Amino acid sequence: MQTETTAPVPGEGSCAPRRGRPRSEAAEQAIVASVERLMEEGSGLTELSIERIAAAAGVGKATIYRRWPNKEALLVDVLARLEQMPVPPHAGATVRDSLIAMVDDIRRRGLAKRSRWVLKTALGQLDSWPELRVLYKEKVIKPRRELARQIIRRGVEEGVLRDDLDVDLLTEMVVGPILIRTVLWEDAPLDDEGLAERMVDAVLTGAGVRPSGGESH
Amino acid sequence: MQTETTAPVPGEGSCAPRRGRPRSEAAEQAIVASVERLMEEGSGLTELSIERIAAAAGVGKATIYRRWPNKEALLVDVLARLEQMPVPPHAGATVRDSLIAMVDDIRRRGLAKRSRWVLKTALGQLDSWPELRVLYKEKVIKPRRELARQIIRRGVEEGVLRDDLDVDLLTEMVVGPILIRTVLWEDAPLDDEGLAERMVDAVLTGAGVRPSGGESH
Amino acid sequence: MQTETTAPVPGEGSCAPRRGRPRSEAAEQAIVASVERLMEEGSGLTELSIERIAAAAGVGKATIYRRWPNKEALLVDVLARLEQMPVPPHAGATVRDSLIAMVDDIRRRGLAKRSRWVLKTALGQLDSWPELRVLYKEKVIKPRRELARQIIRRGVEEGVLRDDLDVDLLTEMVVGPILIRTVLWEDAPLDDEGLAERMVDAVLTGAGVRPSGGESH
Amino acid sequence: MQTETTAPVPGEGSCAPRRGRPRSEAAEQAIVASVERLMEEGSGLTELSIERIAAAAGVGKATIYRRWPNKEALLVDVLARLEQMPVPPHAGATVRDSLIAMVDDIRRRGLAKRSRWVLKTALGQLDSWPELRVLYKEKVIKPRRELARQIIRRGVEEGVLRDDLDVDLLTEMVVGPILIRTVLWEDAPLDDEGLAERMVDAVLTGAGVRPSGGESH
DNA sequence: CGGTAAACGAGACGGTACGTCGTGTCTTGAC
DNA sequence: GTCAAGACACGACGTACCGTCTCGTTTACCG
Repeated sequence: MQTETTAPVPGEGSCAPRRGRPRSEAAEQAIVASVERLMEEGSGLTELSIERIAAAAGVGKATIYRRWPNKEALLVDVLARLEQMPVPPHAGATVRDSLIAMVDDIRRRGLAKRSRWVLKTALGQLDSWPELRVLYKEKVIKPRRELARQIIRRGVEEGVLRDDLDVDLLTEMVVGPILIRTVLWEDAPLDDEGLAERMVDAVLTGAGVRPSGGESH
Repeated sequence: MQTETTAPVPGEGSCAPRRGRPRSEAAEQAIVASVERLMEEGSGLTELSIERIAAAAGVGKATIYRRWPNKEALLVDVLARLEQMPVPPHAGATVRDSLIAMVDDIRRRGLAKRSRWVLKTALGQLDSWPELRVLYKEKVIKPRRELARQIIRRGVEEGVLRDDLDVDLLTEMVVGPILIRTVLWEDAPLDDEGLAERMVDAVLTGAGVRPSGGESH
Repeated sequence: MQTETTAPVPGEGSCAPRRGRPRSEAAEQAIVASVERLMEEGSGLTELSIERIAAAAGVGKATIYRRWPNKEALLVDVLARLEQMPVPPHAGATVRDSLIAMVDDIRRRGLAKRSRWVLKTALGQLDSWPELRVLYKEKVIKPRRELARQIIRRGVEEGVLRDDLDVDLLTEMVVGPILIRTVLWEDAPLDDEGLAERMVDAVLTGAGVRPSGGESH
Repeated sequence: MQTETTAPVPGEGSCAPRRGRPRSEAAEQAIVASVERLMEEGSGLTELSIERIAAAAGVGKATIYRRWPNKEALLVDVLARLEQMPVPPHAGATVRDSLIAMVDDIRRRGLAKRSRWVLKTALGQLDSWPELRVLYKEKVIKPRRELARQIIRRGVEEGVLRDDLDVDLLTEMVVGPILIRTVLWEDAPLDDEGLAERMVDAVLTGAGVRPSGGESH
């Protein structure tokens, strides 16, 4: 921890002139990097101890506790910044393209070990860990859902998506399959480039056979 | 822990005459009951400590470790017996009814706190906890998937479901939406009796509007 | 810590049947021995950390905290058992012999590093550390003082010691010089076998010249 | 810490023109005053932390470390200036008066909490804290002892004190009792104005009864 | 019916991590 | 160049839990 430059409080706007020695941005990055590395190495929640993180980052425990009130908050912060939404609101020209882009973004995230760790570990703690629940909802679920909502609403307006279902149900139909494959069915491959497209098409068309020809069933 | 009767090792066939005092079945039930109760009270994996479980069950720690090698094994066992498949293979006459029955079974389980705990907590530990992964796959995922596979195969044979998609994708389309609502979108209600039916119909029909003029079904 | 035998709570009479695994006497001895060894090696109060003691004794920290509520209590206990009064109440036939025995006991203790550590460190904490003060007074000062009081009272009764001074002042006159040499004047030798005798005689006779011959000064 | 005037380094002659902002004398005084106040409030060595001192003095920690290399040096410095010898070498006309003055000086110091803190805390650290030992010996013990030595030597020359005992033993006989009362026997009162006189007389006369018939003095 | 073997509750054992606090050093902007 | 403020690496504090190990007691079976 030699070169140290100014860094404000993690997720806080500059509130005051910040007297005293500023917090080391290098320390912060080292901490986050250590957490991510340990996640990638397959550590569970227990193995991800503050002492291990501090040792791996070459940082004192107090430097971590100065920024985050406890282990949970640190992990929440790390996963929040991993799960930010860098997807442009409408990545595609058509609604179908937008949906494919969204699904494919989830798929690509699922390929990264860190992100899968986040998704799965966070999920398991949502009940017993209210802060994580709030933050996860605010930072991960909400923007994602908002994006889905926008796309779907556009799709409904354009007459591409059904208007007799509420938006939540539509969202679940689009997002559910890929998330299930990410989280639950680990054998199922995620490295299939065309997966998102096939999935979206299947969801748009439906699982039932089309009444092609004229009559259904 | 007054009345104690004979009880064999949890998942083990009677191998020997079992000399000495037999294991207390009451102790075993008390342990499992305590775990379930603590789950319902919203304890996370950390709060579910062996010491807490033993104290709540009025049982010595050794009595737990005599039955299960570690905390994980105990939880896995409790999970497994919560998630057994009591669903009749084909609960409905038609394929649609069978799908609705399956989805509704998941929905009803999601209403129970214990089951949601299992689903979510287990999910979060699948990576870092290999025993749980194996057992969960074997005891929960596999039978459920097998059931879905049977129904879907029948649906494909009967011409009710598309045959141009692989079974996994079809399964995800059916199961994904309800699971997502169970695990992730806690605000979304699960106590809607008609939810499973609407979901299955929506998935069968698809999210997109039917291109051809006219009504379906 | 292989061989473990029963040991009751340190300074407590057997109050109850003591359920559960009894405390390891070996652990207790190892802890006390480690403290004494660290004292002899010249550690100060800061160097005498619980973590160091536990490591040196091959013992977990909890094993220490199970017996003593904090570091101070442990040290108090160790010093108390170092400073116990093994001196027979009247080690000598005459009052002078008893006094010499008492003073020589203090001298011999002062030769031991541990005891000097105790005396000096304890002294320095008597003000700010009420528990130590109470215990030290009760276990060290009081019996010692009581012994001195007995001897002196006998001396006064036998007409060997002055009766126009209160007992405390007389005690101080006898005990003060040797304690000062022990605690404060480290250059002054304590390994002089005849020191106690000379001291007692000097104190009995007084620092002033005797009015030998008949007239004084 | 408002008014700040020039102050040289504590125990250092002005060596250079001292460029830059001069050190605040007020800060120095505030530090020393805080230490003394904390001593009086009964803080032990542990409670006397640099952070507490700095906070109490309204001063940054660096301001302390700029003047003293560590906590020990600071305390030694404060101790030394508390224990300076303001006693005139021969406060009395006769040897007895000088001894009484010396003893009474110790008694009066013992009444002050700070001084007793010094005496007792310093005592406890002499072994494990070499700097304190050297300084304490040099600044406190040595001058005091030198004074005692002078008085006693005069007493021996004048035939008032015994000449068959070495000076150290005589010093211990005079100084021991009052120090013991100061340090060890806290119940014993120190606010007795005539205590020093009675003590000196007792020590001069001796604890034993005079064998010859008649009165002394 | 008495012996024996194992399970029982309780709880101590050596470890590891927690979150807090103090040390002595370093680094800001202000004076 | 000093000031107040406070972050830094380090390490001890006292607590909680892990999985193992005794204790003394209880409860079956077997000879």
